[in-house]
Amino acid sequence: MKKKTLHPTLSHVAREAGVGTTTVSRVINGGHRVNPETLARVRRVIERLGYMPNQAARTLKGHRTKTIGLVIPSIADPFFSSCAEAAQAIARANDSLVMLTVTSNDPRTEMENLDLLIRHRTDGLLIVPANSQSQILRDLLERVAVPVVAIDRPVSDSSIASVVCDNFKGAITGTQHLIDHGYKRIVCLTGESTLYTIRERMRGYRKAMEQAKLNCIIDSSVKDYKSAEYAIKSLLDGPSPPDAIFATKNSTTIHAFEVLQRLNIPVPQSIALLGFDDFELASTVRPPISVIQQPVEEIGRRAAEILFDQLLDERGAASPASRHPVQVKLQTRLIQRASCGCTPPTP
Amino acid sequence: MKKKTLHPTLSHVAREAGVGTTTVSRVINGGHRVNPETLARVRRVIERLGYMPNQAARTLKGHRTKTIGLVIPSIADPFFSSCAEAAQAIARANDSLVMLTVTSNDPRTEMENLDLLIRHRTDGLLIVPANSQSQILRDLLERVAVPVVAIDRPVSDSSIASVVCDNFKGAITGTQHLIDHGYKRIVCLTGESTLYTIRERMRGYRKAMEQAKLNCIIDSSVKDYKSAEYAIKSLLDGPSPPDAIFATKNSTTIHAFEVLQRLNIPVPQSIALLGFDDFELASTVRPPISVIQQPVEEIGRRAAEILFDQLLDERGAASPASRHPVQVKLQTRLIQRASCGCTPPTP
DNA sequence: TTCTGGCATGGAAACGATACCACACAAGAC
DNA sequence: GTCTTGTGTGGTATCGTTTCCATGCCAGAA
Repeated sequence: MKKKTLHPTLSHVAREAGVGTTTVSRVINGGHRVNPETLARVRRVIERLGYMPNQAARTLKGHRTKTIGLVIPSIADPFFSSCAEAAQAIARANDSLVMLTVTSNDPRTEMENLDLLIRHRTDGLLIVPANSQSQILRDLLERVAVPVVAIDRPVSDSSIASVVCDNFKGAITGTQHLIDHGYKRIVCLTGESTLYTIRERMRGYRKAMEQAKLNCIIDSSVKDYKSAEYAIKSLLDGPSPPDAIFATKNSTTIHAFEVLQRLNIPVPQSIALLGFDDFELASTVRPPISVIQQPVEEIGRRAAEILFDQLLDERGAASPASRHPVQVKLQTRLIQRASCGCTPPTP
Repeated sequence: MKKKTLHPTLSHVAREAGVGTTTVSRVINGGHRVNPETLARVRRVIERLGYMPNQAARTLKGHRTKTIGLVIPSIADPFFSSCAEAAQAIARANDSLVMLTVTSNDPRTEMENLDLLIRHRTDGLLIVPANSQSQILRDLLERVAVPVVAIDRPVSDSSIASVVCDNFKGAITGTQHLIDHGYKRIVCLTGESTLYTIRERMRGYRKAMEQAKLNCIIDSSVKDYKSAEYAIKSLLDGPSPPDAIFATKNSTTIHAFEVLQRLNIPVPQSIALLGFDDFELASTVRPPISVIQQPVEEIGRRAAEILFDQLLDERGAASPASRHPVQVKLQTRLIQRASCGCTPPTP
């Protein structure tokens, strides 16, 4: 096999072009203060040799790495993959690369990932904290000399910037909508209760129910199809079966829907359904499922924008305004489809 | 605001511990040939200072970057996000980070991304080529001293390793299945015809149709709901309306299904539907949609494994066996649900 | 005693880029 | 004529690691 050419260095170019390294450096950084002829000559040599600057060397010399770290629970989840896509776009617009790591919501994995990213000296960090309350995480992020923006879940009691949804208000809106439809026995279905987002949504549900003087019914055992089936069957066979379901997340909504469908329970006639977080086929399925929609793409975008803002005025004198950390709370939107009892016009 | 502590360096640790830099270096690299007492002392200092090695410096000194580049068309697409997730897992198992870039299938963006990644000197590259036939891409990849594995689409006429699906055979299986059901006028719906995967699937469709002495009907105008509606309406209003649809990709399948549903055309009674590539809710919609399933996660995993194999025996003497590039072709699987006319047992 | 060899350790030269400083030279101001 | 000013250029220290080589030391062999 032919030996592949190793990467030529700046000195190679310099020697080949008969100039000093300084000049070559100037050429690749815009070519200011370089004689036009020299410039052209050096450029030609660069082209011929296929020279590409070594980022590691640049980084070492004190410049930035031109990378940001992204720490998310999962890529397969459409919510996070949309965030990631948006963040990546902003990074690229800022001439930076994204180092992607996934945590599966495991704090240990999260710490390992952060450790790796810090060793790589990413210029900034975008993180969906596995545990919003983790003392260790908070300490690490406060200690390390790297700008951080938390996504989807804040890092509590910390001065870390964050971009999250108003889960509380969203859940109120959703629950209230079911109440407005006249449902009295609304059950809140969930599979988690440690995650910040889920807790906020449950809090919103409770708030709306209490305001309407209705009893809260919460089942947090729904983790997959099996457990959803068991939960729903038990509920329906109980003394006072629910007439509506508020599902606190995507997968819960889908599992609940599958169960109702398999059991041939008409939605919304026998039981209504409203989920938190929209998904691609929510409008295709019969009946179309009403949801509280989050501005998914905007979350990722805003977070990345804030991060790069921080990076920018970290260079110069930080403007006093941006001194205390940004805490963005984005609003959700109720999408009325049929599963809640609405009869939306077919678009 | 309190000034955040900058990163301490190896020399800081050395000074603080009263040893030479060499010793500290040995400690952080396993601590062999270091006096146990010294080892403990240095470790304590490292802990106290929160020292973390600077990857840029390590890289510069000739070691690898401990990163691989991932170049994919999109993250939001579940197919690619699953690939990415699998690849990321393998990378992490090899103590490496993934630099994520997305191309939107645009060759220009692809070249820009590759350029950036090469500047960062990623140890290897995982790429879903936007254009399998691009001469420029082939040249770049062959020239650059970086191991590359192509995913989902091979780089034609090149010695680049690849992991792809047997799209051709998969499409034959799917089409043949429709033929076996007795459908005669099977239309192939697609929205692309430049992508390698789609072309292969169309080729498979044609092959199966020709073997059965049936006429090929191909409509490659389906890009969104609107165009799908137009295409299907035209087809149905035509002189000999189709009795089955073979959709060449995920989004096409979904759009076709939505149109049929909106038009109240019973599936599979009036027209059958079979898609290429599975998706989460395919079994939840009514009727459940039959598909040709790809081993999504395996594609990403295998590709990453092959890449790290290459990285490994690049260090030592490359074994003659692995000399010529690996070309893996993974088999697809027909999932019989109801939309093709099958009556699968409800699991 | 002197030599050999293994251990624990440190000095200093790389790696590839940047940037401070210096220098040479030309053109105009006085 | 000297003094400034600006332009084009290069030498070289530097960033934080690794690694080659050298050193000092002690145990056991000769």
